[in-house]
Amino acid sequence: MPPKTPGPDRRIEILETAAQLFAERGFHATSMRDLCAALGMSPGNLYHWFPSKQAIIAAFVEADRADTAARMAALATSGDIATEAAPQILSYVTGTTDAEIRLYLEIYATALRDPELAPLVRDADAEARAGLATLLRDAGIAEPEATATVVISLADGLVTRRAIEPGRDFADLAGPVGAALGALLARRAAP
Amino acid sequence: MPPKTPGPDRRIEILETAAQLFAERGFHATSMRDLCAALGMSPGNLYHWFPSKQAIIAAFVEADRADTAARMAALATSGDIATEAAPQILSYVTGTTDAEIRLYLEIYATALRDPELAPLVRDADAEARAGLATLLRDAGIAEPEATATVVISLADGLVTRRAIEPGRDFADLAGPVGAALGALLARRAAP
DNA sequence: GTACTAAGATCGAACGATCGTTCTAGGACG
DNA sequence: CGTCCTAGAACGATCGTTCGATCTTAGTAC
Repeated sequence: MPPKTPGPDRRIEILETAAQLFAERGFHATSMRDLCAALGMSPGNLYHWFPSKQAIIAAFVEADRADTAARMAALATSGDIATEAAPQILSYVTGTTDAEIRLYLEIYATALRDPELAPLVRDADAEARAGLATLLRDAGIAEPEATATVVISLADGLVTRRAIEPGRDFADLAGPVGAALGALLARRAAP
Repeated sequence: MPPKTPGPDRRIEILETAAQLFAERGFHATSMRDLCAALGMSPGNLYHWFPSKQAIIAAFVEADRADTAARMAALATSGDIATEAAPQILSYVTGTTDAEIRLYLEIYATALRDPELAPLVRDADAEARAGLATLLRDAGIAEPEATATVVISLADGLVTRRAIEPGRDFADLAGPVGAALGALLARRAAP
C-alpha cells in the first residue's frame, strides 16, 4: 500500500485521529490498536512515527501551549484589555468544540500525573498567566498576577462546565461573567 | 486471619484506602491488585465487598454529592449570603487537602466518561447549583441560576488550579476573588 | 462446657482479554 | 542498492474478574 500522505504530514494525521479518539473515549480507554485501526495503519508503522503513547500526549500539550500563547498575543494587540477581556473569554469558552474540550480535560488529567509530562503542563500554564499578568499590569490594573490567575481559573472552570453540561447554552452566563470580569478589571493599581 | 474490622465497616476501610491510592496514582494506574495489597486483602475478598472497580468510584461520587449538599445546607443557615459566600468559597478551596483535590479531579475525569457514572455526577452538580441558586434568589440577587453557575465554576477553576500548582499560597488571591464574588453578589434582582 | 451447623468472610490460584511495545521481514522508490 | 515506509505476528506483562475451597464466627442443642 502506498503512503497516504508523505513526509511528516503523517504525524499530523496521526495527531488528528488521536485527538478524536482520545476526546471520544479518553486516553486510557483508547489503545494503540484502536488508533491503528482508525488510521488503517499497523502498530509497527505507528511506532515509526511516535516512539510511545506518552509522546502523543506530549505533542498535544505543546500544541495547547502554542495555541494559548497565540491567543494571548492576539489579546495584547486588540485594544483596551478591560473591555476586550470579557468577550474574548466568553468566546473562548463557547467557541471551542465539545471534542476539543474533552481532549483538553483528558490532556490535563493524564499529563498532570505523568512525571515527564507534568512540567510541560505547568510551564504552559505559568506562561499563560505571566502573559496575561503583563497585559493587566500595562493596563494599570491592581494585583496583576493574582488577577490574571483568578481570570484564568474562571475560564478553566467555565470550560470544565462544558464537559459537565455538554448541551448547555452559555449565553445566559454573559451577565454574571461580565460583572465578575468587570469588577476584576476595574480595580486600579495604586499609582 | 480474623477479620480486622467486622461488618460493613470493611467497606469504609476499602473506600478510604482506595481514595488514598486513586489520589496518589490515579484511577487507571491503580489496579485492583494494588488496592488488595494496600489493604492486606485478597482479590476474592475485595470483590465480596464491591462488585466492581466502577462501583468504588460510584461510592465516591455519592459521597461527594452528600458532602456538597451538607456544605450548601450549612451555607443556608450561616446568615448573610453576600458576606459569607466569598470566605466560604476561599476556605473551601484552601481547606481541602491536596489528596482530596486530586481524588476529586480523578472522580470527575473518570466518571464523566462512564455512561453509568456520568448521570450521577451531573445530578450532583445540578443539585449543588440549584441549592446555591435558591440561596441567591432568597437573598434578592439578580439572575440567581446563572450567578450560581458562575460562582461554582469559579470555585471549580480555583480547585483545579491547586492541582496544577500544588504548593501555591492562595491567600494572595483573596483580593481578586473577593472583588469578583462581591460584584456577583451585589447585583440586585429587579423588584 | 461441648459438639454441631449454617452463613458470612477470606483466600489465592486461575481465566481470558488486552495492554504498550518490539522485532523481523518485505515493498516502494530514488 | 540503500533508505524510508509499512506490515503483522509475537512478546511479556498486567488488567479486572471469577471460582471453588477454606476459615471464622454466632447461634443452638445437648
